[in-house]
Amino acid sequence: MGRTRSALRLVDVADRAGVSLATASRALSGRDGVSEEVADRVREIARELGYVANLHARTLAGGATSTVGLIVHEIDDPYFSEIAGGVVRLAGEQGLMVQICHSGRDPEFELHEIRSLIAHRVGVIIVAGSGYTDPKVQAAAKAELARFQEAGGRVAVIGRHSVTADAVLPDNEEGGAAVAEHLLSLGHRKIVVVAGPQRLTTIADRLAGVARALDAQGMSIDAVPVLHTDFTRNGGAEAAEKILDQVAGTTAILALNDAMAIGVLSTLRSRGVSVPGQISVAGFDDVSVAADLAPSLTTVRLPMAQMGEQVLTMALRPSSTRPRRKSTGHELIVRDSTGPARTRRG
Amino acid sequence: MGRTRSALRLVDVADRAGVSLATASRALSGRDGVSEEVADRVREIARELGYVANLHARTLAGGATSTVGLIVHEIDDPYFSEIAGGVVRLAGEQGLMVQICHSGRDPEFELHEIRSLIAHRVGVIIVAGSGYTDPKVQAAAKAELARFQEAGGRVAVIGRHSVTADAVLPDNEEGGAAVAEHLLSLGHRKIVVVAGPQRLTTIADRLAGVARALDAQGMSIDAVPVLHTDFTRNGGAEAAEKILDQVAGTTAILALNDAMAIGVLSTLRSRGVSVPGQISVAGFDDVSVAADLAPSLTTVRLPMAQMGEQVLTMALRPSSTRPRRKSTGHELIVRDSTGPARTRRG
DNA sequence: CTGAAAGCGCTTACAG
DNA sequence: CTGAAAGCGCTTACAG
Repeated sequence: MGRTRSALRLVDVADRAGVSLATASRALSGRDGVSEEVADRVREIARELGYVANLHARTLAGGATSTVGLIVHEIDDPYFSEIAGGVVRLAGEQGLMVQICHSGRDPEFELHEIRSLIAHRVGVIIVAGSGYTDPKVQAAAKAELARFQEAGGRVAVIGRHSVTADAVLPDNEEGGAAVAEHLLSLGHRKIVVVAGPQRLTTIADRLAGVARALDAQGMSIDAVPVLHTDFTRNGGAEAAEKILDQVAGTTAILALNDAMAIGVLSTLRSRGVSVPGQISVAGFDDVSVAADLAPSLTTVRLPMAQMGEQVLTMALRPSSTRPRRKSTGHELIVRDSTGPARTRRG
Repeated sequence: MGRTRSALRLVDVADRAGVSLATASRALSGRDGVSEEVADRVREIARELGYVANLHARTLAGGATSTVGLIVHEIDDPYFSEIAGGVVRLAGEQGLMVQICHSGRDPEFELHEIRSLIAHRVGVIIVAGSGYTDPKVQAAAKAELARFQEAGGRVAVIGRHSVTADAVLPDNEEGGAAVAEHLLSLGHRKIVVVAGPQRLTTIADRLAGVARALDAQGMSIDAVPVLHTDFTRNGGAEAAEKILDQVAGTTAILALNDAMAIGVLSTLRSRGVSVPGQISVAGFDDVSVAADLAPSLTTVRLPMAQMGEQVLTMALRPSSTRPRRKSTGHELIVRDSTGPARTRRG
């Protein structure tokens, strides 16, 4: 992109007001050490002229940064767009800008985006996407973020990441246990779990919760088929095809996010399987459309928009000696997509 | 936010490599005028040290800006998150960052966000939200954007806006006509239109298309109830309540976006009205979940992600004497939510 | 091919 | 309370 030709500068405003650069600067940044009268005149003139400060110059000169970097796996995934909504809304209220980048669930690319945000000298970096179970995968990113923090940058993450930073922790394990218990309590024993990539901590934690609930029933997760596909609508749709073709007797499908559950429902519908009559389906997240599906989706609610606000709020507070952690809580939302397990015969 | 303490600077790299600042700068920006050998050494050292250039300094010194501003009404609305997905993805490939802000469908706030983007010296501003039918409402924003363009900034918009700029034009009128014709061809004559705020050009254009289709049937839009509520799921749900309570004999509801259609479907379901048995429902946009609703939603497809890529592509090309305009095309997607009008008796 | 120097537009000690 | 000056970290003519 080309460069923008010189717009109005602060000197122009200062000249017009008949004051020095320094005074004009103080007046506009609301710093004291200027008489109210002069400050008002400068501000008035700045407004008249339509002056807007060059934030690059301001930041370079030592002013505070006013932009926050937000890394999501994919902004067009409702889980992330709802989180981003919370972040952007709060940022707007605080006069901050937010730079969004995709990691595309690729650690390499995520590292690249982190570097890019650092180059842009954002004051805050928020990592909203899931962490990875293998610390090695994120070692470089972790080092980069740690260095950023040492230099005074603030980092806050959503989920379990290897980097030491303030964190909003979705109730993944508890939620996984809750929804699994729900299915078990309905009498389901032939449950298939439709999961995203094994390397994500989000998946690992939700699965751990499911395992715990099964344990409590004297069942083992090892006896339950877990299909790992894309953590998306299409991943869910594919998994459901596989289940219908290969896993006889399934009475319930537990998808580890709503996107996958939507794909599952779609496949079941097109294959003529009634939900929950023949197979119950549950999801995770409670994206806003979950309530409007037919049948409406039983799921675990995570307060995404609020999580976005919380993670930014944390990042905006000065860093503490020990990183802050905040659990989101969760709520099992029982809707129409789950029902009693059908009995084998009769 | 506080400031970030000094990270590695270009001089550090230059010193380490035993070259001048100028040479180091040339080497890293890939400009020629440096021997390959020296350039390689500098790059190698920069990599080793983990150097990342300060983009504020770079931009201030006259380098090109590498960030694009994107204004959406609301990022957690699937229409916008899909557009944003296209923009962010392409930007990532091009090594650009994107700053997202909400306008919240408030022209005042939109103006504020535009000013903010300009202060950040973005090279490009993309306005993805609908324009306003009353030019006065956006006069200030228009002036601000025009000034930005005169100063060398690039502007591209989605939809009909009063500012003179490159534009991606959604096929709103044609799409409105197509979906209305579809309902008419199914025999519907008692159609109610569920629309968003009248002041948006998106609404005006879609309505104009509907009016044209009605005209062709010798019907007038004036004889068709048009309910203006929020352009959201809840707006649609409320409108549907009103229709069921107050507009007897309705056989089809045409919602002017999918979010509203989802709200309409939800209300009809909870009120026990069968779709399309008793009432047909159609939407507009084809957000990704539209195909997965039950009944799946008849709608007009707009290629949102592609629109995002196109609008950024336009913005990245040098400005032309006459603004470029590109129609999106549209496609009527007939699914299960629309069917023949029920006959009055028997 | 390489370097010394000016300049981008601000902010902030330092004097007064 | 106000101003002159240095400096933030780069890029880019201008010399050599």
